Amino acid sequence: MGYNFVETENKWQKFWAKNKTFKAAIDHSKPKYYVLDMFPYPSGSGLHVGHPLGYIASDIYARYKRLKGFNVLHPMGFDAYGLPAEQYAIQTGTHPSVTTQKNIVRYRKQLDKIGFSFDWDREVSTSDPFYYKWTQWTFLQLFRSWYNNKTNKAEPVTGLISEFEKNGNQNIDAFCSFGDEIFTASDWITMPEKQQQEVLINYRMAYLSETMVNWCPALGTVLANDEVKDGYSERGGHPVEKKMMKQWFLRITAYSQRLLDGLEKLDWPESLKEMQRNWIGRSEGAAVFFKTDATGDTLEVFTTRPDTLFGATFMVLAPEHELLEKITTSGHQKEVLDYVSWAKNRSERDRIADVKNITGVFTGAYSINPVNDQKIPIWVADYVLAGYGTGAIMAVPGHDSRDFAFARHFNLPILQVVTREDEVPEDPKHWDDSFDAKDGKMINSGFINGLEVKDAIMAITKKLEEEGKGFGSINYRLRDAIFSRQRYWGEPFPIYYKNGMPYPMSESDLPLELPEVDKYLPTESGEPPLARAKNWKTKDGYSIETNTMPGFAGSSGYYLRYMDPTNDKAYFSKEANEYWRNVDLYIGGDEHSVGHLIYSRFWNKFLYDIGLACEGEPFRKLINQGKIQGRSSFVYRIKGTNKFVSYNLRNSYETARQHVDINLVDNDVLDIQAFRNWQPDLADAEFILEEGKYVCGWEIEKMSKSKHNVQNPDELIKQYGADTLRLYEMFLGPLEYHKPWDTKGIEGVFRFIKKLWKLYHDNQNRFYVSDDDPDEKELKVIHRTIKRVEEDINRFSFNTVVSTLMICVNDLAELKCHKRSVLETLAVLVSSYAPHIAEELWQLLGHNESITYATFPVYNEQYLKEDSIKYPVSFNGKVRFTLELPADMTISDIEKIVLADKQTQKRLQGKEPRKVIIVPKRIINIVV
RNA sequence: GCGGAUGUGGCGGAAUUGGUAGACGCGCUAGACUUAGGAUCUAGUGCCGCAAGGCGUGGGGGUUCGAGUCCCUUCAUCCGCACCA
Repeated sequence: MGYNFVETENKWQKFWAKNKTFKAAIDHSKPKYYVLDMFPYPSGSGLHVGHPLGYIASDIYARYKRLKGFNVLHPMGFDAYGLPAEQYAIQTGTHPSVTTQKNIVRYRKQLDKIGFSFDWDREVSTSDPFYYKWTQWTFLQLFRSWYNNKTNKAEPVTGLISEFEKNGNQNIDAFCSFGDEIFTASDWITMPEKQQQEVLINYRMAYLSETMVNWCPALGTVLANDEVKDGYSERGGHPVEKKMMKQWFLRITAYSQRLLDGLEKLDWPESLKEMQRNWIGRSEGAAVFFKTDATGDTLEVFTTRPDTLFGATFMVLAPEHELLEKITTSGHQKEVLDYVSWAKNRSERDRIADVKNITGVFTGAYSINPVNDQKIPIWVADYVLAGYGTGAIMAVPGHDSRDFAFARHFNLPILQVVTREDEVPEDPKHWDDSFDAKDGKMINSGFINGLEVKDAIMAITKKLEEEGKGFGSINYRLRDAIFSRQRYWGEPFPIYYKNGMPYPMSESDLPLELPEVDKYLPTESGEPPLARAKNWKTKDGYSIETNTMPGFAGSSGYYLRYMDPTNDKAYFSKEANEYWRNVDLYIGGDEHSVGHLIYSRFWNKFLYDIGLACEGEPFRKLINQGKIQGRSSFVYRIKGTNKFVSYNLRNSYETARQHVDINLVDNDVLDIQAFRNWQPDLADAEFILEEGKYVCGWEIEKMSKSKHNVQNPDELIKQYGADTLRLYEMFLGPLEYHKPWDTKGIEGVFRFIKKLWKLYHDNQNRFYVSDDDPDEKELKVIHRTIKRVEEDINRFSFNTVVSTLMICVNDLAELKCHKRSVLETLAVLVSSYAPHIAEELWQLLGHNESITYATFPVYNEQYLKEDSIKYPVSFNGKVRFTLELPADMTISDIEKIVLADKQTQKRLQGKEPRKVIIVPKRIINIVV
């Protein structure tokens, strides 16, 4: 019989591995192209058809670029640290590295079967000490760096120290978690070492700080917000409490503006860039100082609307605000304390669900509005967030809807200070809502009366600055990244403690390998698992940090390591970095839109600052591949029986819908015998059929084991081959779309592969090509195909390439074309999509080299010329008939012929056309 | 609530700058060859209609000789953020 895909695919996969066909090496004679996939976490359940979608697309593009003469870097590796392996270790005692290694081997096998052109010599694995040495190394550089606002980059702390020794910190403008304490050189020099370290840690790019975390005592660990449901852990359902804890942070906020600006030049989906912009959350406004009436403290607020300062009728502090306790008057102490403890104990969920519920308490204190010396009351309310801005606001109820609601609820004064064009100001008492829009003129606002909002903002900011009562300010929502986890399975920190202060270990001590522990659980006293390790101390006996790094540590710089993965002297060589530079095409899921993609950009910018990375952005073009959804099948059990009713009859009964394994269903018809064998309790199941069949219902859902709708690639490859799988995954639709998996459609692509094979063979399946020159029709078919394939690949429209290739094969089959030159071209066009069959055909055509490094054909416009055009003739825009005319006919000749045509005459019925529009080579439209 | 995306046959989707809507494939219908087929081949297949013809890209409106494509408006679904000062 025809094409033997099993044998052929095996043969070429072996060939590629043996000959290292896809090995990439620096070659200055060729332009480079770096194609990267987001590397996978090797989970225990292996790959399903959704996982390789992006890898197939990137592989096609990588292979295409090789054909176009590029030196392509296309590596793959494993994001090998992760919770599931640790969880499994806790349950079974199996070391996570054992589990992870096993899963990696399985993944590798599955990936190899799909025929990817990865350079496996560059494989990295984040949990491999040879790799994580550089993750730890980068952390050390972060620890030893500070952010200089004057040069707008990260610099070595050593430079900072010598400046302290000379001039103290008065000339330093740093991005730091330090107040405005000024010290002199002699202050610095006389400081005890411990105190110096306490000062320095506030400047470091990697620093320790207290923060409120979700602490789960039962699990002995800190949980992310999404791991907490209703105040209980999602896993295990243990109670979770808020707790202050020391954590490592990375000073990503120093890069807020650069991370924002960098987006402009990136070829990323607009929606993704927008998500990052929102995440960074830049807002322009002003910081304004309010002095408290009684205690004289300064309360700093951030506002985007300094123009409305005259309309500020009260202030609100977050329950966590540090001055709250101090300013609260004795008469209000109890009330405020009660409110604060209530607010602090509210779970995340309560706060979100309770949006409509307005709460707050008066502190008894007053502050002075800096522009008009008005005394305004200070309240505490949890609608003001501690983590945003300064945790305090000036409330302008006339022009902010939340302040408005609050003022209404507590009967606080509302003052209008902005008025719309043509509006007669009326007492805000009668308003239904505040007027938040940023257009209009100022009223009731002293020296800025009559100004437009925009001008008023500038004027008042200037005045505040002159009088030292505030300054123009930009605020970001982005927060520093918490970088420590109380887990076992992660990179250890190369940090030890002396006198309670953290010190960096030396580079020569790296990698600091994960120690063995007796159990993968926290200690009885709630310390992280690493505290169980014996002798977790430096040579000098100092204890080593017991936290480990989070998942994003290892994935933040892996694309750089791929450039030079075997280097044991450096993260990567300058030569490799300057050749490969950054990723030209990055493909992965949109679940990493704000996490991985923002941390990576930060990591890269830091390495750029310290002179390591030569590009400011890691990923030039990015595509989010869509998810492949499952298509679940359902049967309908009549309640309380073991009887199942077919889909269209189900409404006559009380039924319960249940998932059925998609392997038992063909074209929505249930295989009743297989169903009975599926589970023991179904052995005696009865059925109510329609037209002799049991028809199943279906729905598009997430692909998951529990829904019995998982499609495994291995089975499909066994049945149809990898080439067919690759083509079909692309044929499913645009790469970016979410689309349901439908196994039925794969048959069409399988037929295409068989038809392709037949073009190169006679009826007896003997290889057959002729050396005759192709005729005009054959040339037209193949050149049209070259053109379309190239255009579509260049706009990453992988699905339309498949249909173009199908059309080409159909056309050539109809022409009974066996001409060598045409078929050689076709093999190259097909090779990036279906590499195995293409290699085989290429070899049959007499080539000894792999088709990988063939040359992508160039189409010749001359063969595409049409002698005549079939013009659609429309009347008032509706097409009525077509008319075949010579391609080079002039407009006036076309008009004459069209108007003389019998069918036109019939349509016009003797009337004169109002207008005749002729678009050469496109359309004729007659307006009647 | 804010931000983003998507709506085209029974299904996945095509239509690159406004120019024959539904390419390609699945499914379906009929037929051929077969002992048989879930193999292969041929023809058909947007909807309504016997036909002539009419209607069709979520709905409504507009610009245009001509709109899936441009503008306004509205609805639905999905995703992200969610008291952000």
